[in-house]
Amino acid sequence: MGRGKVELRKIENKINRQVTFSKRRGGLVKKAHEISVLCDAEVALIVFSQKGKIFEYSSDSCMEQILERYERYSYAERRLLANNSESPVQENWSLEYTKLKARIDLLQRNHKHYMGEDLDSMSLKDLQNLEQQLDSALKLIRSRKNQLMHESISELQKKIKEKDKIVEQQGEWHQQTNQVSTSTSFLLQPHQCLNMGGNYQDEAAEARRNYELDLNLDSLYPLFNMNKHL
Amino acid sequence: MGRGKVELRKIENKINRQVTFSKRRGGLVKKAHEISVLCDAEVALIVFSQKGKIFEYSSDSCMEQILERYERYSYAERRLLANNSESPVQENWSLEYTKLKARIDLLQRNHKHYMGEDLDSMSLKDLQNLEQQLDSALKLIRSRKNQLMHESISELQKKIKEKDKIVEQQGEWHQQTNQVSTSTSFLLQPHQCLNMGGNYQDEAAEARRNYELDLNLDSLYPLFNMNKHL
DNA sequence: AACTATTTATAAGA
DNA sequence: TTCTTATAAATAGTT
Repeated sequence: MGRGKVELRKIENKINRQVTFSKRRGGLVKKAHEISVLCDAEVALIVFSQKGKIFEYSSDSCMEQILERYERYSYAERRLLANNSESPVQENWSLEYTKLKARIDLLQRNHKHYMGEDLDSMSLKDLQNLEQQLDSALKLIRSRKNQLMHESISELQKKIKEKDKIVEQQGEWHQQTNQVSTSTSFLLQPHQCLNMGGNYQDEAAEARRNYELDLNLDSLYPLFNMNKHL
Repeated sequence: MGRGKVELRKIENKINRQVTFSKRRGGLVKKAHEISVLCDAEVALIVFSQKGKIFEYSSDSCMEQILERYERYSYAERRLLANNSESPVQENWSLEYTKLKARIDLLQRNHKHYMGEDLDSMSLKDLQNLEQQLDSALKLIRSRKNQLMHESISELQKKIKEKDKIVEQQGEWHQQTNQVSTSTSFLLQPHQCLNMGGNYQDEAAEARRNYELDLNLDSLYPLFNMNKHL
């Protein structure tokens, strides 16, 4: 790709080689990145220049993770090669290490399912279990969220009432020359908009209730931002 | 480079992605080889496909050598942190071991949140993010579940129709001495009870719809158990 | 560091 | 998968 076709052998001119190295290194990294994004692949690229300078690229997960994953793949054969040379202590370490690796793999695979990814490998029964688990987790999370919001609202209302009091006092000082409206009545009382959870007989009704509850709470968000300025 | 310009983001079409992966992988390895020869560089390239298949390239010296060289460079700084009490070999293992342990801890803590546990440590914002994540995961899971069920139902209906045909033939042989009811009309048609997903304007409506959809599907479960006995 | 004539890679289609 | 081909992208040599 360029003004002339280039033979596949070491570029003898030193300057030229350095320039080509720099250009092609950039191109290589770019292509490595592209394939990782386009094809959702994990890529690790390590380049040592002739002078020993190191360059590296790794997609999303860090280089170490990819290399570890690589090691796991080539682990079997390397263990065969290094069979008797290792001490018992090292073997134990290596065993523990492998076990931990396996555990991480499991956790990661599991987590993907909790993100709704990699579902193709799951059976109908697995999917149902997962759905139920997520559904109840979601209820807990919403309940906790609502609790936090409830606390925030109460806090807010307390502050506003304090303000009311101060303004009232000022009003008295000014002998009612100005009428200042600082009522808090426009705020919903917590028990009016928040449901702190409970056991419903009708699951569908609960689902709707939860959902509508969230819409109500979302509409209250401006109140929380106000909090910072009070 | 090709018939059309391509955006730098994951190719959604699976077949397309696989083809592109295969092509670009070849190109990447070729370029890695070229730079290694032209510029006398040492190159290591590791690629994991989305499905976890591994591909590697390494110039002249073998992969292990290059990775060792890499480790020497990147571990230099970490070695400074390690104390001198342990033997160098064990030090590495112990370091790796500790790192893995930390990673497992992180994954487990994270997973607890996805189970709706340990929510006290989370902020309102964290909770909202988590809620949103779980909500969309749940949608994906339900969509996949519905797809599987849809396939199962179709399969079932096909089988039942076959049975009908056989029984009909038997009825002819017996010259209508017995009236056997084997109609499949009590079964819902897939399109009557399953919604395969889509974009709704009204999120609340979608939530209710999803929920009621599930109730409908749950009532069809006995049909799937029948499947084994047919 | 730019520029650009060419070569090379590859997306889409068969 | 593999081949073809139009087009995008990379880059060799030049300024």
